[in-house]
Amino acid sequence: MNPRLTLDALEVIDAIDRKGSYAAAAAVLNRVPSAISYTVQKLEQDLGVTLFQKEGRRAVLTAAGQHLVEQGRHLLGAADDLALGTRQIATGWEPRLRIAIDTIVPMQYILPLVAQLHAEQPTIEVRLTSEVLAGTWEALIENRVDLIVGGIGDVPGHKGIRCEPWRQLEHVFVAAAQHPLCQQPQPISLETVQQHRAVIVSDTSRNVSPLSRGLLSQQSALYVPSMAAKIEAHRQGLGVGYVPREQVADDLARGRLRELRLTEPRAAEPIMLGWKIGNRGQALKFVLERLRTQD
Amino acid sequence: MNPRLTLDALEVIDAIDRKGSYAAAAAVLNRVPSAISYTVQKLEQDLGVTLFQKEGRRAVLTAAGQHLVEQGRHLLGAADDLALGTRQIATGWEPRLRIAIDTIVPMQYILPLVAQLHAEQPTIEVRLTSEVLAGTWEALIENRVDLIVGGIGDVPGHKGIRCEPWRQLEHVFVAAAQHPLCQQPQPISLETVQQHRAVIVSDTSRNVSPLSRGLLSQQSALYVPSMAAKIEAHRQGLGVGYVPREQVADDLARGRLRELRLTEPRAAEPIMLGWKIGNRGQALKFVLERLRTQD
DNA sequence: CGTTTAGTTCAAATATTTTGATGTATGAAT
DNA sequence: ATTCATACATCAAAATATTTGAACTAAACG
Repeated sequence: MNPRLTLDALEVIDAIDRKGSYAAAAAVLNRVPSAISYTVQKLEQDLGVTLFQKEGRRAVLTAAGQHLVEQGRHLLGAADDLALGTRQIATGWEPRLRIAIDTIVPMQYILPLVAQLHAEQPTIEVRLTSEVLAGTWEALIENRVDLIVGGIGDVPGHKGIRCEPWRQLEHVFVAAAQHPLCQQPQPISLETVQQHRAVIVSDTSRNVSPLSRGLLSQQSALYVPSMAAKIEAHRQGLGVGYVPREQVADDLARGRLRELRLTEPRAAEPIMLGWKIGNRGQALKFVLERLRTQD
Repeated sequence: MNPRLTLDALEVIDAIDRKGSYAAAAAVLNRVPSAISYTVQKLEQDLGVTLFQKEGRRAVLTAAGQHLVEQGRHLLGAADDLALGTRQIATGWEPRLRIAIDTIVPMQYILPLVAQLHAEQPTIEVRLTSEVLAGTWEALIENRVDLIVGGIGDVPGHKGIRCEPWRQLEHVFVAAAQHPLCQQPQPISLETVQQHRAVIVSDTSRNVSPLSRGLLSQQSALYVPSMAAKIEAHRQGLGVGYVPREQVADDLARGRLRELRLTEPRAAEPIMLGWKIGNRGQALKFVLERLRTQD
């Protein structure tokens, strides 16, 4: 076999770079360190290029090595996509479905559908991730997911995305039972609300313009990373704000949180399903059909 | 090692598709047919996809297999480019220099420079190809070559190409000694020339608009594939036309071809060197410097 | 019907990769 | 300064992967 680049060697170099050492790369690749050393030396010999230099007892990438690992990641990604696309053509069923779910959507809407999908096609890999606000759209635009559930707000200006309204999600405005806002006569004016700290879930988007919900002009805010964290912050009286009714039903029933009526309550708005138009996968179709028809 | 796509397997599938059979692929890859069979079966197992089906005694690609081979070619090309780019970064000397030479330029202008380049960097692979007229520019635009020598006519509208005049190449108008045009008093008018067949070298471009030289309006023509073929056609009295003086010096000296003076001779024009601006290769620089300064 | 060709199977041979033991060198802790 | 831990290199042995060559079945051709 003529000496050349191999994808396996690229994967080894990639692991060394990510993990910082041959030993750590060996661990994640389930090999012994001398297998890593052998693979690097063989690739250096085949290419006729030095990829690593010793600095003390550690190996550090040369400029050529850095180029190889950076561009090699694209090659590895393309190879994975090629394998994936080939399997998709062969079966009609894509071997992987990645779903981003906005944190306002309870997982129990999704998990039963995943179970049904696995009953139908046991080998499909399903990957669920949580995103917040614009983070869902961004994940779709950047091809990190195949489907988003719970997209909110206007679709970013991007062709090739299909979206449709899925559900109206009801929110309630809450505060802890011992929060001073609970002593106010209801309905409570926005001026009064504005004097108390809001609890806001940080948007997970990195490139799409961040969205936010629930923050009034000039109002102080506490930012938290997730809906679970937000609810907990409310329980502890750290602030006020809107949360999905379903997710605090138990807290409301027990009196831990109080639902407050405002003079200008926020209107319910639909949350969306979104996916790429070009995606013809059977698994996507399967899940979409069931999302549309479920109670 | 986890099962996955390998570049070697893609190369095998590619060879089967190009050559039409396992046996033929085996021949070009210097392997025995059962090694090909083994590689295909292993890839099918690793991907979990059928790539070939039997039709009679031949194997034919499935739809998934066709997708794999077509997209796989891109991957193989990208892997070669990655290896090349890595070597270039490591040495500054690109490992390969591809030069397209218009057929009006004698090879002896180029070959001594190649010898000097190989003296300086023995491992560099030099690839010389002949193109005609717009074919040289097209080869450069399409990244099939790194340097063109003998580009003629206006540079096609393309950014990123650097060109500079190299030489004035003198042409002479010739006919075979026994051609009837040689009986005419000189200088010969264009009307008289027009009554005789021209010999034209076909342009090698496929996408750039074809150029042509030497054909008068309403004049009949014989098209030939190369300058050598054109000169031979002239020797055999099949037509008249311009040829580079250097390439027919011997024919003129021996009286086999006659130089004819016209009332409106074609002006000498510069022939060009051309290359991509972004090309920073040391080998390209080496050759360009010597082309500029040679006699 | 005989011959040629394509691909498959399989045991043996060859090549490649991995492991495990041992080594050198470097950095951290005492 | 010494000891210990860690990183990578070396190398023989073992394991795995790939290739070869012989023999086979099946299909196409003359």
